[in-house]
Amino acid sequence: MDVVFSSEQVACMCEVLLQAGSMERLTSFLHSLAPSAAAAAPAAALESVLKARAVVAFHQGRYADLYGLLEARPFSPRCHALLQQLWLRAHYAEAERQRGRPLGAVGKYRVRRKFPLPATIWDGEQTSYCFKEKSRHVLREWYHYKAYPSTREKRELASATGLTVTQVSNWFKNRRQRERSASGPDSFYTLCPNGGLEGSLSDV
DNA sequence: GGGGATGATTAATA
DNA sequence: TATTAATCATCCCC
Repeated sequence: MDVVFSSEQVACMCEVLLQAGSMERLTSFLHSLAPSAAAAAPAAALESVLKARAVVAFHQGRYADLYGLLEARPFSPRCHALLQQLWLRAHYAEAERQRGRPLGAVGKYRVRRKFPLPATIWDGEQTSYCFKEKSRHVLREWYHYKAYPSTREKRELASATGLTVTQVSNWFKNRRQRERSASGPDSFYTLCPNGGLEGSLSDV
């Protein structure tokens, strides 16, 4: 006789099998579900099923299905990291198959540029290099105010920017290093009288 | 905890 | 696609 699961139980099974990495069991479990069963489930439960379907599609190399699943509806931020990995790894795999050789760092970078993450698995925040533009703005403003923040200030900056204290320290260190190498003995700034650089350095 | 050198990645441009 | 510049990370030294 058939076993009937509630949508929460189905979601829970998906999560457990995903955690365990048992692809075969996950595949057959998903296969056993009626195609429409998940549709009526609460959003949170539906998300677990869709995530599981995406992982299975990836492992089976059904990349078109994977892309369709990822683009079909927005996912909550807690699964973004995993789904982004699937998106990128699938595109890398396709590019490698097409080229017949593994991609290097630059090749992967080009793939990322060519196939940007869909808004459904991304928070939409603009990033530049690794940091978000908003964080970089906060750090730049602070640097104008003070190039050597204290430990406590670094902690505050870290929580304000969502970065780690080490990243904040590295950022200031790199910024100072660039500033020094850019401003040789004949630099514009050393020649500039009264240090009137650029507008008000205001607040913070 | 900072400086200097340098590696790795990202971004722009030829 | 290759090259170059910008950015972030890491190592070593002080």
